[in-house]
Amino acid sequence: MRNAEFDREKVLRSAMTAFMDKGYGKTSMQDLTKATGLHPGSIYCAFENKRGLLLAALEQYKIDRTTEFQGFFTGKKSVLAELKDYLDNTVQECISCEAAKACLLTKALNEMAQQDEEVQKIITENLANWQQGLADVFTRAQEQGELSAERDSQHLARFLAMGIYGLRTFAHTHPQGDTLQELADQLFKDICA
Amino acid sequence: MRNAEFDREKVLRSAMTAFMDKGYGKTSMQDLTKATGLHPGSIYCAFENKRGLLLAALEQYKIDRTTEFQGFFTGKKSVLAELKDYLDNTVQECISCEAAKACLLTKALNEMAQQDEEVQKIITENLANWQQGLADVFTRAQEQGELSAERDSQHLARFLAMGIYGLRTFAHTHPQGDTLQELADQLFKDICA
DNA sequence: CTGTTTCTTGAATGTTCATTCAAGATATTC
DNA sequence: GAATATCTTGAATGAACATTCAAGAAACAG
Repeated sequence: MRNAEFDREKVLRSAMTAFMDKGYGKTSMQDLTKATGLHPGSIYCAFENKRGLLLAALEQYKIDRTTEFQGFFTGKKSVLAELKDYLDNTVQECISCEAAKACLLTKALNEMAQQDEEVQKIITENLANWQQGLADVFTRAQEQGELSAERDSQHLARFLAMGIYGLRTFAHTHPQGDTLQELADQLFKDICA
Repeated sequence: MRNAEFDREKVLRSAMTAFMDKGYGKTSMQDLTKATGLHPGSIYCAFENKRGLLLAALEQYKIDRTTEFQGFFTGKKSVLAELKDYLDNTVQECISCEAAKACLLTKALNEMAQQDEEVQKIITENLANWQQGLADVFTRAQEQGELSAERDSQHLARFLAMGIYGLRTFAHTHPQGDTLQELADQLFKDICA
């Protein structure tokens, strides 16, 4: 027996970055071997093929982002204040991430959704998950009396998700941080007021 | 002497559709010859190369979309009613367009912005143009007394643009028309109320 | 009708790419 | 420490691709 030498999570995170930088199609195997440090044979052995590596990277991305998301909602502040922090963090991500600006999910969704049903399904599930996370946040805010119980938390979550998608696209053409922050503030205000 | 046989606008519109279907990278020259009816040599003669065809298609797209946009604002209804029609039309586009769902601009922006500065610049200019068009609509609405003069039309335009970007991305995961329409209605309400 | 110019055609070219595989390296087992 | 099983290596393979170009077709001028 002999164990694989590479750190699977590290490899997947390098692959994510590579895919976010260039998109799936334009990321060559050579790029991936350079990014991951793995030789082609190892990649094919571990992940079947390039597409398999993408699927594995999406899986890891889901885990990482879910953990990150939950880290924002610890109960140390009011629910809505935590949500505001999360939104501000998203803005900072858009500003700083020279590479991605879109998350892997939306990037891959835009690129491949119409051509790869399985990828489309995985991404849609992940995004639905995230959206449900947002809905839960609104429900909790209502339970804490921070938000009128009249509002529909699912509806609010959809609207916020749409806003964040838009924010990411907007960031591509407007790298200025203050404009993005202004939009995020407006979005938050419209939703929570 | 002898004139070129093909209809340039038709060719460019076919190219647009092809690029929107598969994205720039995955649209092969073979796809383009099939879509446009032109042989490789003709394409290279007329547009220099594949990228040149994209640039020409973007140019035509700009013309077509500007015309279409202006068609919504004729003064036959109140400015805000016309804007609502425009937004509803965008929703319908998202629902029906099996192919695109994103416009060519946002599709190409997501795919190539980080790799091709010239394309990035052209797209950014086009989108800025469109956004200014939206701002002008809000200004006109204010002149007509349909909208409080207190509001900043540029700010409103940015927010609406963000919303529409988000709507298009959202449509990828939620093909159901009613959800999209609901979101668009909410967006319109938040902006104009 | 002839010569000339311009456009069209599509096979050929060279490159890039994902993928394979056989040889070599390394850990584990007994 | 020998045998075995598994992993690593990276050159080789074949397919797909953008691009070129020389030959053919069609329009126009005289």
